[in-house]
Amino acid sequence: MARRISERADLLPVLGEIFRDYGFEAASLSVIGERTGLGKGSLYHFFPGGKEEMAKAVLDEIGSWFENEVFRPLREDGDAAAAIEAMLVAVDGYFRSGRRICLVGALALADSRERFAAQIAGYFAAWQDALAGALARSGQADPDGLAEEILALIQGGLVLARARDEAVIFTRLLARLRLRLQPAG
Amino acid sequence: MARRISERADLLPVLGEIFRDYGFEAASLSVIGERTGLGKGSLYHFFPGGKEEMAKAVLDEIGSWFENEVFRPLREDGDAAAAIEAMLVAVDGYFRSGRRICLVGALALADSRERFAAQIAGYFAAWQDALAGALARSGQADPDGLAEEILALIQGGLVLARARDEAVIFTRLLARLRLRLQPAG
DNA sequence: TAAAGACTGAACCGATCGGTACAGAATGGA
DNA sequence: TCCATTCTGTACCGATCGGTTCAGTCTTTA
Repeated sequence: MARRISERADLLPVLGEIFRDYGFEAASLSVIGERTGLGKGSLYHFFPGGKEEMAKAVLDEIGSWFENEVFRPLREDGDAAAAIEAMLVAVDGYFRSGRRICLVGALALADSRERFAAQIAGYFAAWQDALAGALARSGQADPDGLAEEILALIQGGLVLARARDEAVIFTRLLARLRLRLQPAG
Repeated sequence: MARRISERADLLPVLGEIFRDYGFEAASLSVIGERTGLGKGSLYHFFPGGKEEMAKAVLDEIGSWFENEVFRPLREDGDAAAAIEAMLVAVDGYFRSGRRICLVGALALADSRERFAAQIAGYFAAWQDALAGALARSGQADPDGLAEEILALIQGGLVLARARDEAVIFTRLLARLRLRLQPAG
């Protein structure tokens, strides 16, 4: 054996930002090489499946992060309202208060969506299920509908913030959401 | 002179669907040629600026459609609540009840966003302004915040519907929105 | 009907695409 | 120390990219 035990894992955050910046199609191997500092040889050593394997690995990592930091806490017993507030904090942090887009949502709108359809659908389904459970425990009426609405607000907020180049739009939407959740939470 | 007076205008809807399906980068001139039935020579005759001019023309057409069918009715005096309801009907129709994505929103998330930044930002700003005015006239509190929220719901609903391949998500979100607007409208 | 201008198809351009091949450098275990 | 293995840089592949060029066809107007 030689060299690193897990340099591949270290690449995933960089790859994620590249796909966020360029999208899947426009993220060329040359720009990936530049920003990772790796030649094609190294990239294909770590990801024999090429760009598609890179994107899938990134989506897996994102899914794991949300599972650990967002979904599972929502599912745990305990103060449901506090768990939902923790979710909002985590989401605000992850999306850099509106300055960072959701790669999963962006891929869902792109033509490459079919390649990653299962991962994309699974991400949102898991999120909505976990959130609906917490909303139900916190006494909200129509938890499924409300969870769907909250996810749409978050995704739409990221679109609007990026479209108008005003990150504060995302923060404002989260603030309004907190107010709506307050009375019943 | 010869030939058509406005074949170029007839191309715009087709080009719009192509950009929806593929995104800007992945919409190659060859696929544009296939689906329009035109060779590169014809395409560059109508759009000397190439793909970028095509996309800008499509965005202009979308902007005009929304201006006439959505924004202006919202601004007109009269029954504000009815105008808002008319907007929801128009939006549901335009986006095919969730089966069609918003090209403006999709471009906002893509790497080509800077090329169309002005048109993208202008589209959402005009929409939000017109909607906030109608909401104010209908007696809603915080019309600006609510308008922002409604736009986010629409955009996020399109993302979710596409991501989970369930158009009904979009319809459900619009239905919930109608309920929320009812009491004060 | 003839000239003018709108329109078209095909060949072509250099650049870049994703991906492959492989020799050799770097590294750790024996 | 030496070998097995991991890792890397470079050169290269065919295909396709967006864009250009232009001879020639079509249609309208005069």
